[in-house]
Amino acid sequence: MSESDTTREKIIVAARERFSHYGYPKTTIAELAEDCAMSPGNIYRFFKGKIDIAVEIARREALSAVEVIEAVLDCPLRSSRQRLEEVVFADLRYTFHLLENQPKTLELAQIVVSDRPQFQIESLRRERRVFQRILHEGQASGEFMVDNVPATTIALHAATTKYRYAQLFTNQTLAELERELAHVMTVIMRGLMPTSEGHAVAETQIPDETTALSFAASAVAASDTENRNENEMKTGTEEVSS
Amino acid sequence: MSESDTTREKIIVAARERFSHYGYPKTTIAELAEDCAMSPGNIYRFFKGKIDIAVEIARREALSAVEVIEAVLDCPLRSSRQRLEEVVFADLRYTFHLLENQPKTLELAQIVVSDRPQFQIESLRRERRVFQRILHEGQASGEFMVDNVPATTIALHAATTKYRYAQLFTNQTLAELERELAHVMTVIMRGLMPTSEGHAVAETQIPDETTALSFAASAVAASDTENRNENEMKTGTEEVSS
DNA sequence: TCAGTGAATAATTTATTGATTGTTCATTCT
DNA sequence: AGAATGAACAATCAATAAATTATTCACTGA
Repeated sequence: MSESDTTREKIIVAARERFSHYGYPKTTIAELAEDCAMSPGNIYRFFKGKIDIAVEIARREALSAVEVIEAVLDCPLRSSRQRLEEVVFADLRYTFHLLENQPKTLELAQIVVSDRPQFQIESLRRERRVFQRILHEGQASGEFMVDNVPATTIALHAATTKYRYAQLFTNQTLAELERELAHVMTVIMRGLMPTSEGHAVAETQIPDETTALSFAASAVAASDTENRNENEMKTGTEEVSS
Repeated sequence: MSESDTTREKIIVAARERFSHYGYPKTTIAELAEDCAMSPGNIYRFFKGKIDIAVEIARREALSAVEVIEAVLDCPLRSSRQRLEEVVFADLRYTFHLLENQPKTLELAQIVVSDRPQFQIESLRRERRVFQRILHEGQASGEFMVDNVPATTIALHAATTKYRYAQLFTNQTLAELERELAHVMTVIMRGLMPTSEGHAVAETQIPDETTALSFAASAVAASDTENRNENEMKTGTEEVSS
C-alpha cells in the first residue's frame, strides 16, 4: 500500500515536470514510464488513463490555490472586511501570475475541465467556502449586515468572476485590474456593511502584496511538503447551496 | 455613391444570410458574388477582405444590441434603480437567447474579436455608456449616492461580467442565472443607495420579461428597417474614462 | 499472489497531397 | 472615365496515408 503510493507519486512528479515543460499533449506515456524506470503498461496499474494523471495534478493545484487563499483566514488581527478584500485580491494576483508564468497550467486546466466539467464546479465551490466563512464571521461580529449569507456568498463570488484568471476576459494589466477591483469592492462593501448614520463606508484600498501573502506563502510551503493526504479538509461551515 | 451603397448593402444582406445559416468559414466569396449576381472580384471594391464583411455585420449586431438595452432608458415612469436592474437583466436575457438560438452569431463574434481585439473593447465601452447615463441620472436625482460616477460605472459593469454571454462561463440555466443576478444586484444596490436610517434597501426582484423589453423590442424593430446610417449615435453623457 | 513487462492493437496525431478558396490585376464593358 | 469581369496566383482547407501514441493483456519473475 505505502509502496504503491510512492510509485504513484513518482509518476505524478514525472508528469508534472513534463506537463509543465512540454505540455500535456506532447508528453507520452512511454516518456513518463521511462522517467520512472518502468514499462508503459505499469502506469495503468496506478491511473485509469493519461487524462487521470492530469486530473490528479490539477486537483492538487486547485487545492493548493485554495490553501493560499485560506491562509488569509489564519492571519490574525484583521477585520472581516480586510479579510474579504485580501482574499479577493489574492485570488486576482495568484491566478494572474499563474497564467503569466505557467501558461501550461492553464492548458492543463482547460483539458481537464473539457473532459470533466464537474472539476470546475467543485473548484469554484471550494473557493466559495472561503468567502462564506468570512461572511459568516463578519455577520456574527456585527461587522456585516447580510440577511442571506449563502445567497450573498454566491453573489460576491459571481461579482468577482472577472478577477479570476482575468487574462481570459481582458488584456488589461495587473495594475489596472487592481484599481478596478478596488472600485468593485468599494461598492460591494457599502452593500454589505451597516452604515452608522452620517459617515459613509470608506473606499477600498488596494492591499499590499506582501502583507497577507508572505504569511500565506510560508504557511503553504510548510504544509506542502508534509501532510499530503487524499482526504478533503474539514470545512467548518455549512455548504453553499447549489 | 448612393448606387454603390445599395450594392454594398446587397453584399451584407447576402453575407448575413449565409453566415447565419452555414457559418463564416463555410461561406465563400464566390457564393456571395453569385447571390449578388456579380463576380468575386467585384466584392473587393466594397470590402477590403472577407473578414471585413464579418466585421461590418458584427458591428451592426453590437449596435442593435445596445439599442435594445438603451430602449429601457426611454421607458417612462421608472426609478434609476429599476432602470439599472432592467438594463442588466435585459443584457443577461438578450445575450443568453442570442447564444441559444443563433450559435453562428457567437462564432462570428469570436472570429471578429480574435482578428480585431479593438472591436470587443469598443462594444464594451458602448455598453458602459448606458450604465453611466443611468448612474448619472440617479446621482442627480439623489436616488444614488456615488462619489465617483465613472469609476463606479466600470465597477458595475465588471461585477456583472458573468451575466453577459453567460454560457461562456457556466452551464447554469437562465432561471438560475436570473436568481443569482438578483442577489448580485441586491448587494450592489445597497452599495449605491443612501440608507435612510432604520429601513434597509429592499432586495432586487427579478423583473418581468415583458415589461420593458416588449417596449424595447418594438422600438428597435422600428428603427431597424429605417434609419440605418453609418454614424455613431450621439452619446449625451461624457465618456467613461479608460 | 502480486508488481511489473512489452508486444499487439486501437485510437489519435501528424505529414502529405490535391482541391478549394481568398485575393489581385490586366482586361473588357458601358 | 468608372464599373465590372474572370483568369491567375497564393493561401488555406480537406482527405488520405503514414507514423505515433494510448491502452490492453497474456505473460514473467519475485
